[in-house]
Amino acid sequence: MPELPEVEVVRAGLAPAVTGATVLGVTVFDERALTRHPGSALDFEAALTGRRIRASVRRGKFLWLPLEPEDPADPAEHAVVGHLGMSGQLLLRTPGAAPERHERVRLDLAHPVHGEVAVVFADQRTFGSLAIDELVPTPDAAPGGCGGEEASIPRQVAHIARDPLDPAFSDARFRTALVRKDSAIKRVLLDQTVISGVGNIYADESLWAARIHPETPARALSTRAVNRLLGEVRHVLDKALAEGGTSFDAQYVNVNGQAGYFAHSLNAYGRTGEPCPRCGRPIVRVPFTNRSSHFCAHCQRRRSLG
DNA sequence: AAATGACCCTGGCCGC
DNA sequence: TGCGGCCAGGGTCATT
Repeated sequence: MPELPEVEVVRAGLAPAVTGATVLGVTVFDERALTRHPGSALDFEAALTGRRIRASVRRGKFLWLPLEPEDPADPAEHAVVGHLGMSGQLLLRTPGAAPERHERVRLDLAHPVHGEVAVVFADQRTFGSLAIDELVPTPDAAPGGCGGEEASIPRQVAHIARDPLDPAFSDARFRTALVRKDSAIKRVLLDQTVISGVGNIYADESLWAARIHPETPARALSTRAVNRLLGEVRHVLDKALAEGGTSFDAQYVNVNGQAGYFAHSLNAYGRTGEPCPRCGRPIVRVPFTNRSSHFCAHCQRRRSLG
């Protein structure tokens, strides 16, 4: 569910509450939320309790909270890594607040200025997860993601490409990668090792805006078309972020439980049978990798190689 | 070696 | 009202 704009709303919402805060206690209600954590739930609780959080950082759809070193002599640094999967939420609640529906993990924090707060990880479908992972240097020495200055990234996120809103994202490298891909452009947009942060909603929206058929072979796109697509990807992500993200139901909400408004601005995604805002012909829905693509078959002409 | 598909899980909605 | 089938914002892993 949550794609870059939704995760960024959550990251930015967490930042003032968790930066500089100390973990007073950790409660794991469901170990399935820790599938990406290398140790046990007990280990997770023990490793986190008493630690101080330095920041709230995001790359693509992953976010992490770097921790102050426990032992200044130990060079290894760690972070709490979070991924919301399809239905994960990170909520800020008052201490002792009643359990949320589908609450999986709770962190009780003490902030030097704002006092105590509970960070609740709730997740209906349990595809999301929290973990403690080691931070490793970024190969390009640029900051690991949005919200942090450090040139480091959790080991389990290192294979994720930079996202298109990251100043260190390379348009040229993206174009080079496309030429070498023997896949449809939509598949490549969803490949987080090529470009991160784009999911099914914003892939469909970007392709609609750029008038590109989702099944166009990636290497059939001209440099000009790729540039146009990247521009539309950035535009739709920026616009969605400004509107607080896309909420279809109660699943995606910000840290205060509020929905975003971008669902009203969708042109293609989820609008099967409704008129294309550009030409009036119906938006079609086509099965795609256990999901769906939504597009205008008139505005987004299928092209082939050559 | 890269590119697909199955799978993890819960719940809402639709048609019968 | 009940129940089966289908669908949903994602990532990983096995298989070709």
